[in-house]
Amino acid sequence: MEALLKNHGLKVTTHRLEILNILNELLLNATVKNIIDKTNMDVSTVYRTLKTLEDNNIIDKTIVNDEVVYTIKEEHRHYIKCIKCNKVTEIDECPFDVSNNIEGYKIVSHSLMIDGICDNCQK
Amino acid sequence: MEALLKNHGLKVTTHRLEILNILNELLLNATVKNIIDKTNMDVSTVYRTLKTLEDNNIIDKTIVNDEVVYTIKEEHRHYIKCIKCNKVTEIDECPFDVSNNIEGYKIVSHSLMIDGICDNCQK
DNA sequence: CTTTTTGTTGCAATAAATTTGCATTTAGGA
DNA sequence: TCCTAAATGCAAATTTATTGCAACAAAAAG
Repeated sequence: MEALLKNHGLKVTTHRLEILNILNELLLNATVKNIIDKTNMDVSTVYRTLKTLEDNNIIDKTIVNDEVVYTIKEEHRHYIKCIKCNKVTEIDECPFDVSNNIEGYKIVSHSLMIDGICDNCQK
Repeated sequence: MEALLKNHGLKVTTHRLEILNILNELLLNATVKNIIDKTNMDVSTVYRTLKTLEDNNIIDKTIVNDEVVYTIKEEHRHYIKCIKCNKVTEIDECPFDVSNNIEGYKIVSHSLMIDGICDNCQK
């Protein structure tokens, strides 16, 4: 975690490490609300820290279950969501053709959200 | 648009059609703020309408340029974002291996966000 | 190790975004 | 056309997010 911050030229502070650890723990449940509940630091610090981490491409802001969620950026993230029960699950395999190039870009990472219907809801 | 609503068992109202048309027009710029600016309907109606459309899987909530954006659900959506200048562009080709199946799910649609560095920022 | 510089944090106040209750109106079926 | 359930506007309440500034902490400089 410390390296993450240093690599991006950010000061290593207790609060930044704390936020990163909380994200790591909450995973797909890391809404602002849940983050604030987990810590004693001031709300404004939570917002400012998230913004800093986001601006420095250390964390990602995504929508999970119609809520804004913060996650630590990783090479791959793949989720599938059942459009009936709205449950989101992380999937292991990467169904993305990594060999594919996008004109005009050097690809760094990607994330994928798949909509489907789970076995349970197909009944 | 009208069919979209009917197919989902929703009443066809002027405001719902208006919101859908606005989304169609604003595309990746359809933040709540921009939607509100485009219309005369009450703010609460905007929120309620978006929620209804979202709950009925007619529209999607996603993050574009670190902002929450609403889009009409379509089979595919693929974006690439430059992590330097943060510009988001829609891409045409689908780099997703459609033949791939996910255990326990029937795939309906998917969206992909690719992070990369654009030619301009590579210099 | 101490000093200096620069950036971070808490606090309180503000501002902005979102939700709610209720009276009124509208869509769509009877 | 009438009736009923659902949608809407309005005003108020609530929740979320932002800001300025003084105190504080981290990293760099001496």
